[in-house]
Amino acid sequence: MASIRDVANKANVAPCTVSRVLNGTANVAPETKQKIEMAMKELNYIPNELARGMFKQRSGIIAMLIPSIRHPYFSNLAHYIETRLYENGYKLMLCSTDGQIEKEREYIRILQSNLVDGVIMGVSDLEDAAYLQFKKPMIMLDYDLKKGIPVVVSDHEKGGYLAANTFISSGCKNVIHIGDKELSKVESYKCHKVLERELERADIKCRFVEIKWNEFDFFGYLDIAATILEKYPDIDGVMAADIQASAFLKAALTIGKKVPEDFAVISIDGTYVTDIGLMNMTSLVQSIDQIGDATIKMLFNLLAGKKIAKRKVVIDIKEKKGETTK
Amino acid sequence: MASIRDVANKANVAPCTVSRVLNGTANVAPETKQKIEMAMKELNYIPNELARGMFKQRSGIIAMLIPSIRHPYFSNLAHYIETRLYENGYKLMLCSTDGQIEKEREYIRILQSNLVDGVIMGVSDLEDAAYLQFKKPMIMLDYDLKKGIPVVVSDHEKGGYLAANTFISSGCKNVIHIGDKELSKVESYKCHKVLERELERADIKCRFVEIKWNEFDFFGYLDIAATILEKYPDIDGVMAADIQASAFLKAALTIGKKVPEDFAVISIDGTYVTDIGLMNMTSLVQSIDQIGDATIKMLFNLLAGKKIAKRKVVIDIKEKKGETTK
DNA sequence: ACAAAAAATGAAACATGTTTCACAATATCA
DNA sequence: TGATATTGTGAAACATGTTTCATTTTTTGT
Repeated sequence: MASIRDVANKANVAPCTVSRVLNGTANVAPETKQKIEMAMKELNYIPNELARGMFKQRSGIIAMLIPSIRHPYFSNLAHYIETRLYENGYKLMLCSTDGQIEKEREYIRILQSNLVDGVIMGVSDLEDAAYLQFKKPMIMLDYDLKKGIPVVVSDHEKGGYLAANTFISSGCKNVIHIGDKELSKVESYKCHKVLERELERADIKCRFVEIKWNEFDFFGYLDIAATILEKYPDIDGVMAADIQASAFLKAALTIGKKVPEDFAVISIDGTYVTDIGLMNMTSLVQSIDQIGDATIKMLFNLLAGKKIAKRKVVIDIKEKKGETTK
Repeated sequence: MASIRDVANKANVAPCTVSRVLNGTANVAPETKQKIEMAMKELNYIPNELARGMFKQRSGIIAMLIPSIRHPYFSNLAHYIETRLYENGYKLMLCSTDGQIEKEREYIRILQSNLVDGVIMGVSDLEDAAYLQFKKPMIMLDYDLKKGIPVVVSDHEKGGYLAANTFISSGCKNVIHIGDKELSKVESYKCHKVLERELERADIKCRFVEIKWNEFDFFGYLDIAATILEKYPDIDGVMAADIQASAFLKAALTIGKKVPEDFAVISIDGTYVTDIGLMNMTSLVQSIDQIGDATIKMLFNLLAGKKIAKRKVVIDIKEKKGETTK
């Protein structure tokens, strides 16, 4: 593999001159430049990005830590982020934790070692200190550490209001909210708090059920949904993330419930899977584009060494009315 | 950021001794070792992976080029691959081309520059020369260059037979196959060739329609499906990738076709989206695990400098019977 | 035509971790 | 006890590209 010194030798110049041609960092006489370009072509020279990065202290790689790329929400978000990174000359390293705390910790360790220039944290199972000691630009998604780390969150409180209204207008009396973390720093839990309060005010029962998944498995969700429906036969409304909501919808229809008459379903995220089925699901739509855009902008500000104006950016949530609620 | 020299100074040893402790490459006296470990801890030293990689000519990163991570087939595959890479100390760089030839070309250029140790090519829109000149370990998926580049393919011919049988037993007379490339090097096109031949033998019409997508958009697919169903009202069977198949299923039901009586649907891939809807779709299931496993094994062999036994690995396809065929 | 400014280029140092080679200090063996 | 083997360690070189600083050559201005 040809190095810059090989090119320099072939062109009879010093390596630094080749570097200058490569980067356009200084004037080079036209003939010299031509000689060097010939040499580069002949040797099929490709600069070594590792060496370049070592000097510049920059790899051009951004890591994204997420629970699993299989979840359509994260695959959509990763797609958006990758596109934007690419446009700006960055590459995406994808790290799934699969709900394994140790994997998350290990990835954070790896990422410290100058291999990436920044991190987008779409997962947050560690103790706060693990994030605070991280020395590179980092944006957190939906987890507000309140200690200086920038965060992009959806307006889950609004989501709670929207959902409450819809459950009320659907005539529900006994609603269940499937979530994965009962923790005030996890922004999405706020959705539950609002939902609960608003439903209580309307004399509607609202229960939170935490499901920890470390396996993405639709039939697994279907089983869980069926079990829950059996255990709580009075439930007439459910709110859950897209796939889980699909599982509940399917499970409810399977045991003969009428949707939305006997049973209302609101899905959280509103990715394409809520359109794919035969029944369009009512969804609290998180705008992937807006979340991604805010994330990218904050990240690039940090990378450029700028201070960011607002540590916390809140993205609007909209309700997409479907056929699973009234 | 502390370097190995800082640690060496603090511990009063030479940098190389620190390196030896770090890598266990040579004996170090216990007291020396302890001194060094203390110094590392105090300075919060983390080795610079870029520098390390430069020396070793190895970044520990594998890139995966795919059309789009939004497609469930690729997000599932990427998930599997990432898991296996992680277990073996590698990281995944994810590159979506979004059907843009230039983006694919540019990524290949970037990946040459020592930033990655190998590439998994799940996309193949360039001229063959672009792949042949690639100087790093590369595994191609479903595209057989026949010139020495290792490839993992599903047994699309078997898929063609299975589908043909199912269309025949469903009583179809006029079948359409939605694909994205009419090219003999694209293995999945073989599925069509077999399907066509087998259906012809049974006196059934079979048409191939190429749909180039560079936007992943379910409603876009739905429009296309509706248009096609309008243009060819006699169609009574369709085979397409999961999402497109879902779109056809939905479009057909929307215009009042009975499934599977009037209209049969076979989806290709059989990811979870074929289970999520209210109707389980009949699918030709590509085994993500087997494809991923074969890919990883071949890749690691190449990375280890071993010659691989079989340049082309064919993975079985199975039919998952659903409610969209008879 | 001469001073001053500008342009072109190279030598050397640097970024950081690793390895080779040499040397000294012990340990082992006959 | 002397000879040989083993162990521990450092100096220096290396991997590759970039930058600073100095030097030479050319251009500009008067």
